[in-house]
Amino acid sequence: MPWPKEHKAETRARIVHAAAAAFREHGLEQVGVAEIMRRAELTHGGFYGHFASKDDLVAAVVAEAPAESEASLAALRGATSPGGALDEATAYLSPEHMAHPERGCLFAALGPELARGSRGVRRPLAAKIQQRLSRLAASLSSRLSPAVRRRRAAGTLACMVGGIVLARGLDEAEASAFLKDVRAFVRDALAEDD
Amino acid sequence: MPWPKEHKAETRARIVHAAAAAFREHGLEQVGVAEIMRRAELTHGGFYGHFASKDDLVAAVVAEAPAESEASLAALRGATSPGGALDEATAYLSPEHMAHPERGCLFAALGPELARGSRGVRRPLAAKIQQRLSRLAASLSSRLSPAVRRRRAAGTLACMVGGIVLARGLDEAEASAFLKDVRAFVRDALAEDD
DNA sequence: TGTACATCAGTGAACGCGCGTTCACTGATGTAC
DNA sequence: TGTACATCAGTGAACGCGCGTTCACTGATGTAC
Repeated sequence: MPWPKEHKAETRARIVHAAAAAFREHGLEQVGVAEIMRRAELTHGGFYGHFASKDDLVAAVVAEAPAESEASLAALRGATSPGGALDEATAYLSPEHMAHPERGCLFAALGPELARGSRGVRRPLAAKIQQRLSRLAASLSSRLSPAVRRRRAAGTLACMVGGIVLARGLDEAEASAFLKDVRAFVRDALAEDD
Repeated sequence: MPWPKEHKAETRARIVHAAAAAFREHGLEQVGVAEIMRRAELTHGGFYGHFASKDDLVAAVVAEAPAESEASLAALRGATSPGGALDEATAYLSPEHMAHPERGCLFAALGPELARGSRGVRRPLAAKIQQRLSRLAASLSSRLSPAVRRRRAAGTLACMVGGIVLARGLDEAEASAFLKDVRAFVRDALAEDD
């Protein structure tokens, strides 16, 4: 092998990382292959040595970006270990997350676009959403029944994603009041009978 | 005036209607001016007699489509007068709405794309979201304080939008179980202390 | 240890296509006489 | 009442541009001798 073992995998990871940020900031269609490669400090021709198509890259972003954004949201929470569902929702529904789609949640930044995508994109998308639901459910009190935990995880994740999507559509002042209301709503919903 | 008074306004409305459906089904960037005009049974050249640009049309869609989709969701509820917030959320979080973005909620279908749009798009977007929040708050029990109503409207709308966005990213079987959970979550959250 | 070689990651020019937009034109209509 | 005209909504060919993708090539590297 004429190149260091890990070289190609590292370059690929750099492309996925650059694409994940650019897509979340500007949308899938607004960011071209050339722009992504420029951000990864490469030239556009090399792209097809790593991916079969732009769609193939989008599928890779869906499979790999959520881990990054969860780490970024955990940092915002100031935590290294997974926190409770309420802590997660509170950090997620923050003005910081609203203002920074490029390092935030993929579903809130690109959900509808990804849902309209090819099977290759939808398959990892469904898997990542289910994974997120399972983890949220697991972070709820073990005194609750599995059915209640599943229900609360579903409702909480819906509030999180919808809260950020809507906040990004509002003016800044309106948005922070709105986010505060959604945080309080989730707090109340998770507190009852607990 | 060589043409009937209402003629041009009617044609314009036909274009906005066709665009609203096509955009919600396939996304803003996936639908061209030519395709929209074809759906409105016109040729693409005539477009610029009605709109200054494609962006201008998107702004018109944001200003005018929500009224249509609210009517369509009210029909799903089987109601002519505005129902309670819980009835609205229940109809919104239905498999039918999930399966039909083209006649459903604009925010759930295009929220992130619109939020990334020009000022001309964002201005009506923020106004329509606030309008939706006000109406939801108004449909809650008058025994609740205005602050609580605002909070519950915010949380409920977040659940609605996030619920549909996420459901559209799941497989069909997973999605209907997920929507059922979100409906139950909203029911519980709106029921307490009421 | 030093050198020639094979490998393959990355380069950059070029392609074909579809898009948003423009514009000279057509023809259906209400109005003036 | 009938006809010539002015208006303007809609037509369709054409434009320039940026995109995803291809491909012949370059050159940095590990290996064989």
